[in-house]
Amino acid sequence: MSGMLQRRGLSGSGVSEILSEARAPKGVLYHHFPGGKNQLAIAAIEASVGILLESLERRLGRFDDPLDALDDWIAASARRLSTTDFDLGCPLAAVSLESAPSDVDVRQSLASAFDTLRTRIAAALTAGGPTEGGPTAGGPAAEGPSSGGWSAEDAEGTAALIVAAYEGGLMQSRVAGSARPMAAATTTLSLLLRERRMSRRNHA
Amino acid sequence: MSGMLQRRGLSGSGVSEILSEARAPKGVLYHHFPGGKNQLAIAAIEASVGILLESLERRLGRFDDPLDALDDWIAASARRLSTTDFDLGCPLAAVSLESAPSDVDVRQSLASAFDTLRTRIAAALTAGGPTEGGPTAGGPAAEGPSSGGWSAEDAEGTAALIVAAYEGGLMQSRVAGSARPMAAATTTLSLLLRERRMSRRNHA
DNA sequence: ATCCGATTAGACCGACTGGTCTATAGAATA
DNA sequence: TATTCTATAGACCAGTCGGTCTAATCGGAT
Repeated sequence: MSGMLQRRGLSGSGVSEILSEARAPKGVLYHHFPGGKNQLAIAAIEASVGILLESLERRLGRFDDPLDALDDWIAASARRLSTTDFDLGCPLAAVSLESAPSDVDVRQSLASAFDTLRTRIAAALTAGGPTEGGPTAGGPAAEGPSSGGWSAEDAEGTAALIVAAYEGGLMQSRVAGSARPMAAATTTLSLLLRERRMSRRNHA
Repeated sequence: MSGMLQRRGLSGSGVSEILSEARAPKGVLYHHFPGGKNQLAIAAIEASVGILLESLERRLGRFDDPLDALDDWIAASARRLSTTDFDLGCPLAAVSLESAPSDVDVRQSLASAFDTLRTRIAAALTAGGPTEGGPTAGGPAAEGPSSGGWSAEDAEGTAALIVAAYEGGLMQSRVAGSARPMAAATTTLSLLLRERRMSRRNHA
């Protein structure tokens, strides 16, 4: 039932439209989601972040290098955008930008969705790597790599950057009707991250 | 008249709302913009990209290093977001994500808006630098720095990444109600770009 | 078979949407 | 000052919005 909610934004696709697409009458919705549209949006957000996380997790298991996993993860979204005539972007992004500061619970849900994503990515960066590093001991004080090549604070920033590049790239490609902007942004990011890791390895 | 249009999205803020905020009656709008809401949106997009470009241009003139200019440019947007209680994001982003593929002219306008931004940034990257390089002669064939430390193709990717990080970071901070995600993403990006430039300079 | 609570179905509602229309105010020309 | 053409003003419209309400239907317990 909540599958097609992840397609586009909140105010963009009206309740009636969503319902008709789901072949469900109004009554059902307001029985299961007494909170109305906002509660529905929150459910959709949580479902979306669940799917996003699961697909990321799968790739983290499949690849040795978390950067490879992230590349593949992002590439999959880009592919999905292309194959749907540049219609299906990120459901989180769509709802995010049409949310008002007064929609406290929706924003709360979005904030924790992004936080979950960033946290998972950061964990993957600090923990993993193409060749396993030493034990993780020190706090986020030093700048040196703790295990996977990223200190805790570096990983936080990098994770935020990855999510931002993902969302921002998707957005540019969506309106451009071309995969190019997103590909340019994300491959450049991937390259930068790999270059840095290599240079850190050589120096430290 | 178009000043307040740049605030938020298209469907998010209705025509009547916009008009009442502008203290203008319906007639005025449909006299000046016979195309209705979409034409208004396009005008707002063009005005927005104009403002964005101008503020970037100002900073490119003020700073020697384009990376410094970009940092300051992005920081200004982050400040604007914070000082408006996380209400004012990027007008381009808001309209972008609620645009359907069928809104051809709106998307066209958005696409060229982002393209203009990316092109200007790429130009700044290839042309400028903290210490002026040699003359710009070679095509985008070689990978080596042409003048500012970026080849043409590198600059394209980097520009797309910068715009993506800007938009994606702004989005995350907006819903989080905190400047932190955007700051983390953009400072990490800035660091990465500076590191790479340095290492390129040392190697080449 | 009968009942009963939970779920489904969709008609219905007021509010508001984007957009059109006529009437008026204002500036420019004569 | 009279005239004309443009820009302003806002009433008005059909359509749609998100949301509520009652009638029908379903499955399980008796």
